[in-house]
Amino acid sequence: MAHKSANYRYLVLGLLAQQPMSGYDIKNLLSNLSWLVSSPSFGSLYPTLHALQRDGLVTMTVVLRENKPPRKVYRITTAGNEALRAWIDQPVAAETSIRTFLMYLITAGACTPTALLTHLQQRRSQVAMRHSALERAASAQDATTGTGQHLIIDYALALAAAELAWLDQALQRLSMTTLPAYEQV
Amino acid sequence: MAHKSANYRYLVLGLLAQQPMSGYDIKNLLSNLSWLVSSPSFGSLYPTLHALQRDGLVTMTVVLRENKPPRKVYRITTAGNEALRAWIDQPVAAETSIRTFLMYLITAGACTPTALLTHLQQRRSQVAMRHSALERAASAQDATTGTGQHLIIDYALALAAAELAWLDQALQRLSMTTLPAYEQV
DNA sequence: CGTATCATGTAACTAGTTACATGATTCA
DNA sequence: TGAATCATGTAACTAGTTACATGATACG
Repeated sequence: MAHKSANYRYLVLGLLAQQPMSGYDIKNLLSNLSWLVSSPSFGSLYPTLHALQRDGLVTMTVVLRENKPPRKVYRITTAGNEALRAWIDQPVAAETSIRTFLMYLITAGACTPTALLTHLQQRRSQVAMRHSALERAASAQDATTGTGQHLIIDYALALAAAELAWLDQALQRLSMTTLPAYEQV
Repeated sequence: MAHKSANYRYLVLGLLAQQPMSGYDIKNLLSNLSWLVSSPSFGSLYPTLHALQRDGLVTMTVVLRENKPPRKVYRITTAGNEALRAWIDQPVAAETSIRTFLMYLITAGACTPTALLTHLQQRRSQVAMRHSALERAASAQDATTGTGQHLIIDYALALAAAELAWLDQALQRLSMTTLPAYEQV
């Protein structure tokens, strides 16, 4: 089943796959991205970390520091990496939101370049479809179309176009580093 | 307090402010935008409509049709419009997500052109700040920066740039229709 | 005759927020 | 002394999903 559920569990696990962090660190990091992915409150972040630890996907060590409160640093385990990989390897759903795609990008460091390439290619074809669907919707507009409807289509079209351009650029760079054989011909 | 909560209540109310619809209609409409705003399941959509009706913000009429199951068409009440207006008129929070902004655009048809103009201007200044913050983050990257981190910053930067361009264009068009006085000088 | 679309709904569960509580340190 | 940042946590609540149930009509 293609993943739709975008819970914080895997987002947190993906961040810990890149480097060990405390709950407070994670919160700060995600706050900077709050306009793209809504960031969790402490009230859900700490319990999430406890659950990951309980399930053996992360371990915790208390780090004592002078003149500052102690921090609980979490790091991913082998089982955690496996669980993350299994989640990542699921196929991309057609309705994948920006939010879910961003979660994927965050965890991208934890997967192989080939897997990343495949994922971005799948994403590209989906965004392209949405883009053309929006273009059709835009040209189908008439006098009865409300201001809201018009603005949304226009806005969505602009974002889709920008993402397409970004994906093309990213794919080009990635294919160069992943498959350098082509350059040597 | 600037709004952060992006619950479906006001999204649904905003859609009904534009035209009367059934729950099924709303679901279809939002499914087309599922990659931007995650669309509600029926399990939350129908209870939301019941709650809105209970609170007197919408009314419901059963429409019988031949050869098709009856539909329950909801339409916004005066109290509903007032509640929506009150929600819309809240100041734009600094961390407003794409999701919340989109909800605003959807309900934009229900507010005055001046209010829309002000809102878009506020949004523009915020996106501009995020954009420059991201540019700083991008130039601060070094060899230790993970692939995930790099991709996210790059992606976010592309989206922010696209939104800025869109906002400038939208603001220009809007100021022409809202304040035609300038053209007559 | 089975499957797809239209159309509504409820119940059990999960995930998340809000609001609170703690306690140290630093800065004005 | 009072506020701000660092750092963790819990309890009560709200919002949401998943999975089910219903029943008609249309299509092949």
